[in-house]
Amino acid sequence: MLKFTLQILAPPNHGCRRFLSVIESAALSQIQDAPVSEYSKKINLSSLPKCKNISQLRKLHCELIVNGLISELSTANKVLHSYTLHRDLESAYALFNEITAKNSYFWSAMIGGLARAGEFLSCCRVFRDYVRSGDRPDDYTLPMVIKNCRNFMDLQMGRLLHGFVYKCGFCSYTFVAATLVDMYAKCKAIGDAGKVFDEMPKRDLVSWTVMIGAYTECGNPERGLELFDRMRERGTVPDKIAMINVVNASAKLGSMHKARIVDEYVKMMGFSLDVILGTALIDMYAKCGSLELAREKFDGMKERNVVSWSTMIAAYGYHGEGQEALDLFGMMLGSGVLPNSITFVSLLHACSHSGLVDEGLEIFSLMQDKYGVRPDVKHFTCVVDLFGRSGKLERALSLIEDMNIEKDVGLWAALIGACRIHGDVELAEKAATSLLELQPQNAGHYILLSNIYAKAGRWKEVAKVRELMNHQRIKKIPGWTWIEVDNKIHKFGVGDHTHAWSREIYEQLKCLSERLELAGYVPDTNFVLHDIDDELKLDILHTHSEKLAIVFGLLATPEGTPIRITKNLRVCGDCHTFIKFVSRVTRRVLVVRDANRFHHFQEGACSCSDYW
DNA sequence: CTAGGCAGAT
Repeated sequence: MLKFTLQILAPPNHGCRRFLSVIESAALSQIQDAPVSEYSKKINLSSLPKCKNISQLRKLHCELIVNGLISELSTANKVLHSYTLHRDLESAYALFNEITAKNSYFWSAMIGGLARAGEFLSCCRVFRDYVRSGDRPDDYTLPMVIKNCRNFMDLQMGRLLHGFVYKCGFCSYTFVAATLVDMYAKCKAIGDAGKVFDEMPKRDLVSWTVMIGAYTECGNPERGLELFDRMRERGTVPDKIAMINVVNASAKLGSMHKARIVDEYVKMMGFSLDVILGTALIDMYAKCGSLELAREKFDGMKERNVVSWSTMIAAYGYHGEGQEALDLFGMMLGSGVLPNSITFVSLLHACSHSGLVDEGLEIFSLMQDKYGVRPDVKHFTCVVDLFGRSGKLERALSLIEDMNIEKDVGLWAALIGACRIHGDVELAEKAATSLLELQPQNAGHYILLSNIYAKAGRWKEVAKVRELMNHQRIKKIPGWTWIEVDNKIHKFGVGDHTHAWSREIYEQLKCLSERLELAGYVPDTNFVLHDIDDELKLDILHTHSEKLAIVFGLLATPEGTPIRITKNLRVCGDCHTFIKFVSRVTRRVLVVRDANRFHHFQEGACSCSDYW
């Protein structure tokens, strides 16, 4: 028996040599002498995936080989599945190559295992071999390969698979289509995601859920929430995972009204607040502007993990409550939950957003010395930001020069941001060179550099940057601003005339601008790169989406209530100045959510250190 | 045996 087994294993599969010693010990064990039929009863294969350790699993595998049971495909399949669950891919491959008469279950187990293990290329290769073998992949295998593409955001491979799915007539299969929708969403191809979803003959809860998530992922949470309503109208009852997607959509939208409705709905449905749903709700309230409600959810949770703590810490951070964030970190340590890399990013960001330079540097060293978290580029970015804002530009630069991690866009952007604040043109040029090398198509970088030149009065260079942009046909992406008034979201674009109150808004804006100028506000025309005269420049400046939204807020909300607006692109310097003056002249409180950072304006002052 | 769930930088 032993000899026979060794012969089976003899073909050149590198994983097999490993088994030899184990096989020998298995062969020597008492079980080996028992008759096959009796032995097979002794092995409870359903417990296979639960095998505690890999050596136990290997031993079992060997016993199966020794007793000639491994050629049974369903048995081999279970062993293969277990190997992939234990991430022992070498053994999995060895077994996989051993079995020549593979069925679709067997192929699926290998493909699914590789996808789960994050082996993108291997997974694709095995799938290719599956197709080449002449067998037709079924509706069980396809979701796994498609998910593999999702995990690696490989849109090209994903489209290829979609074509295959189409040719095989699997598009109408709910599992296959749902995975395609999810894959397209993660690759930011919302058009394709929607097309697949629309063409589904039958939609179950998961299909609706992935489509809601798809809209959120691709920057249209409002549509995701609409879809949720449509789903319920059609009689599909959401579960907890669906609700988590809805909560996320609501967080991204930033509407407090929606946030409350969603929260009420979760309560009404009686979903228990587990760590994930609870954390999602904390995040939602924080991003909709209420630290208090976020904290209430946080305090009400029975169990908190590192994500829950990090979420709450980050929330204090982007609301400009750096000290609160640090205090909460202390509580987290006290509760015995260990911080991870993301916790420290949140903490460092909280410090730079609140101007806590020394505290931030302390966290940065504590992170490495006490918690063994290796700083990645994002941690460095926060520290560059910390140095940069406090005017320590040389230290920021030397930190960048000394780090031996690949530098990314965000890092250079932090440095150039600091240069802007402190007017360091030379260093800005250096940062911009790296920035434009990495992202030559991003209009924001050119505008940033141009602003710095303009601030220093270097008009020749301003023109050069403009020329460069024209030459490469780079256009500024228009920004949008949202404002919630009377439980409704109003959206404004640059020079927007589509709003019902447009006439009033522009009239009021004109009056207001005059009042602001009397109060000392000087419009900052520098950012306007178009080759146009000053009057037109001023015209464009006055129609910034932020300004339109703010004026609408002034007109439509009673005095005494804060005006809350949300911006999808960074608020520019001119608008920042504008908002400051508005808060002084009108004595209103303005809360601006700017790419998930909150700025409170009151009496002509901004709560945080984000602008000059 | 297959699909959907929480946090971070400019």
